[in-house]
Amino acid sequence: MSLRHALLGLIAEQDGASGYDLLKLFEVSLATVWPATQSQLYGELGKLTEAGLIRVVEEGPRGRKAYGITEEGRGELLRWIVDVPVKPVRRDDSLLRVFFLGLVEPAKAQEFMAAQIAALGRRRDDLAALEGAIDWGDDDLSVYGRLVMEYGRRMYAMRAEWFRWAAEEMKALDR
Amino acid sequence: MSLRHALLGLIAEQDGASGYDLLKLFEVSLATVWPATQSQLYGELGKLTEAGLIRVVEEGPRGRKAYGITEEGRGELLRWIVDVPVKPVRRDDSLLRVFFLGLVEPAKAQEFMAAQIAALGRRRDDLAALEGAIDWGDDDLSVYGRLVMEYGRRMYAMRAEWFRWAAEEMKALDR
DNA sequence: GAATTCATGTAAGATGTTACATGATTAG
DNA sequence: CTAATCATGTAACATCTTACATGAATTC
Repeated sequence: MSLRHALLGLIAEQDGASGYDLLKLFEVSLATVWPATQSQLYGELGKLTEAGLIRVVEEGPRGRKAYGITEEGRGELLRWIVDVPVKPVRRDDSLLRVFFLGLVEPAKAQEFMAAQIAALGRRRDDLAALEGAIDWGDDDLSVYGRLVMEYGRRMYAMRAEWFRWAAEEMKALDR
Repeated sequence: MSLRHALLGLIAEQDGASGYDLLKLFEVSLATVWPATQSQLYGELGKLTEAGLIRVVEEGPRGRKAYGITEEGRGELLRWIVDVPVKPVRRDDSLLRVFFLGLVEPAKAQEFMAAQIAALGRRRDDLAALEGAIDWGDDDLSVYGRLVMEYGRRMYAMRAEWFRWAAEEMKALDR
C-alpha cells in the first residue's frame, strides 16, 4: 500500500495541499519513483480521510479541499518509513524481452538493443529538463528530490552501459 | 499484459512445459525481472489456450498438461518483442522512502540507509547463489539469462554505491 | 466571451496478491 | 506407509489503468 504512504508523505511535507496540488506534485517529484493517476489519488484521499490519517483542514473555491495530516497519520507514516520491510524492485519490461531475444533474427535483436539505448538517452534528457524546470529550494522535498535525481542519472547511465555491453556480447555469439 | 508474453516466451523456448514446470522456470529464470504467482500463471494459461496462442500438446499423470506455442502465439510473441513500445521501469519502494527521510530523525534515517545497503548485499549474494545453482547450458534461456544476471550484478552495485553516497550527503546536511 | 486551468469525482475492467482446496505419484 | 513433490485449480480482495462526467474560476 505504498500509494497511501506516498500521499501521506506529501501531505506531511506540504500541509494544506489539495488533491489537485498533490497530483501536480506527483508529476514533478514522485513521477519517477511512484506514479499515480488522478482517479487513484482521489480515491485514496477519501480512504485516508475515512481512516483518520488525514483530514480536510479547509474548503476553498471550486470545491477545493485542503488536506492536513493527523497525529495518527504521522505515526503511521513514520512507522512505515523505518519499520516496514521494503519491497525490492521488480518487473522490468525491457529485460524481460532481452530474455527472449534468441527467438528473433539477430538484426532485429540488435535493433531492439539500439532502440533501448536511444530511449534511455531521451529519458536522461527528460530528467535533465525536469531538473531545470523545477524551482529547487532548501525544503525537504527539494533536498531529497535532488538526491533521487542523481539516482536517476546513475540508473540511466548504468542501463545504457549494460545495453551496449550486452549488444556486443550478442554480436559475438552470432559469429 | 507482459505476464502473457513472459509465459508465451517460456513456452516457445521450452516446448512441452507444464504449468508446474513454468512456475519453477519463473522462479529460477524470470524471478528478478517478472515475478508471477501460481494462481496468476494457471489463470493466464487458460486464457492463452482459449485465445489460441498456446495449446495442450500432451496430458500426463496427475492431470499434467504440457503446453506448446501455436503459430499464432509465436507471431504475437515476436510482434510484442520488437514492435510494442516498452514500459519504462517505475515504482521503487526504497527510493520513495528516501523522499521522506527529512521527516524522521537523522539517526533513524542513517539506519534506514544502512539497512538498504545491507539488503543489497544480501540480494547480491542470493543472486550469486542462484547463478551457482543453475545448470547453465548453451540454450537461449541460459545465454540470455547470463546477460541478465550481469545486469543484476551491476544494478545492485550501482544502487549500493548510490545509497552510500546519499547517506554521506545526508550526514553533511545535518551539520 | 472563449479558452485554459482548477477541481473533484465515478465506473469498468485489467492485473496482481493471498489464501484456500484438492488429490495423485514418487522417494525413502 | 509417510513425507515430499508434482499438479491444478478457485475465491476474495487489493491495486492500477483508462475513460467518462461535470462544473467553477480565472486569464486573455
